[in-house]
Amino acid sequence: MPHTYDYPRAALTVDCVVFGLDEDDLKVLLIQRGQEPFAGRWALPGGFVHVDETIDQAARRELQEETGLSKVYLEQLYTVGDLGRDPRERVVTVAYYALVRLGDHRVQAATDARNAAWFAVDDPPRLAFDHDAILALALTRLQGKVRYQPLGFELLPPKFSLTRLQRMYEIILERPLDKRNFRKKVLSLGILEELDEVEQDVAHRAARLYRFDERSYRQLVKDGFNFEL
Amino acid sequence: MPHTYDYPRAALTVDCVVFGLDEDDLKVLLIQRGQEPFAGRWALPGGFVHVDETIDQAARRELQEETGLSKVYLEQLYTVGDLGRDPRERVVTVAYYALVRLGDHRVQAATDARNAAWFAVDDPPRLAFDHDAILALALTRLQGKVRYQPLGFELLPPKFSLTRLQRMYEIILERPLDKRNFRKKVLSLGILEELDEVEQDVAHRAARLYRFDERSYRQLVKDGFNFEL
DNA sequence: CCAAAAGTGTTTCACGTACACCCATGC
DNA sequence: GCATGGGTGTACGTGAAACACTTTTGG
Repeated sequence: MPHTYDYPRAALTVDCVVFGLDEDDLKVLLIQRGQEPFAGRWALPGGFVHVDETIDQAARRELQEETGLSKVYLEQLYTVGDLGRDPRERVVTVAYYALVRLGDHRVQAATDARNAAWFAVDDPPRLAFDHDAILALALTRLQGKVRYQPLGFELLPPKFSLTRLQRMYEIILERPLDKRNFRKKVLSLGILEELDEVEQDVAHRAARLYRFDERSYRQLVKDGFNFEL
Repeated sequence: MPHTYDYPRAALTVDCVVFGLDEDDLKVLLIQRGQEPFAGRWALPGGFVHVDETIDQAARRELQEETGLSKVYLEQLYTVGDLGRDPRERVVTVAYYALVRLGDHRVQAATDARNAAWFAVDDPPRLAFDHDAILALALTRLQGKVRYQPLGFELLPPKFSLTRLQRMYEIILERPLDKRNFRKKVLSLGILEELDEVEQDVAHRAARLYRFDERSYRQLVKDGFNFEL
């Protein structure tokens, strides 16, 4: 059933940069396109915004449909609408980025049998459309934001060791951090709850596990603080 | 001439939060709506994105058409697309914020004879649509960004005294700053060029004038720095 | 000469940074 | 007993914060 307007309208889409954390890499989730344009190329998961859903809802729906992911941390990134970014017609896309715990979710093949796979962010394949630029933008944003908001916990399992937490920051920020200073700083913030548990099945001394304490964090935000690493 | 699509499409608009700086207030530029919905209400300048222009271009064009402003600092803020934010139909808007030197530009009545006027940001009138929320978001963003990027210079005339610069930060951040510490900090950054000029026509000792040195600033950015106040 | 704002240094304290060794555990 | 990572404290330097008086100019 056709829909008619007085002036031509751009198509509106969402695209999601989904970050996941590996033992030693930051990864991004890509899907392989089945159709033209860019058939066979890898691309960010995404799709059209329906007229009866918000943009956030569209992003979550597409993520669910194309990758099986739900209940992830999701944040709007930027809206790009350069002419010619889609060879077919004028398409404006609202880009999002998402953070997921790699272990939690088994990535499913997409609904229409397209491939989905994780790639290291520093060595991605050539992407469709202007998705390289969007990925780069998302990475910059993550690196910036992780320094003053505790986003990173979304990438870790609920219980984690301080070493794992430190590794996460080192991977995202792409620079080594001092172990003692890191612990001093992160513990002094008082947003970690020390658990009576340690790592299991490790071939060395087991590390104590911690949990992110959202309640203390909210308190901290109210009072004003500095999360810099 | 009508345009037809298989699925209904949202209308795409831009809205601009234009900030200007007064002697003692941060102001925002609003236009009074001539038509329904919200006829007579004040609103952010903005309008439809044409299918053959980028979103940035649309924002600049609307600013020019509705307020006569051109060549201003302009940055994308956020994209909002809640259902029902426009009572007529589904409208997604890409919000921008702009910084202008109040003295430079005489605000013109808009093309279609609507009113345009400056309002203090802390005491704006009731706005049309969800423009209050967009204004609040823009203000938060400005307050955040001004602390690590020298955005503020866009609000001042090319030549300014240190006191004026300090007043600007105090107005935006809504807190007093220490005069000596402020001068020490801002001069130590080395991004101000000291001029051989002083204020004119003041009823007291004339202050020395400075100019923002973009070249040094770019250098500083490369090396990594901290602009915090 | 008075009013008004310009301009200027020092001390204190908190925090970031650099740095090395012993401990617990599994194999 | 050895390999592997876990866990801990101190000294130093930089930068933020607090703080008050003299100078210049116009009226």
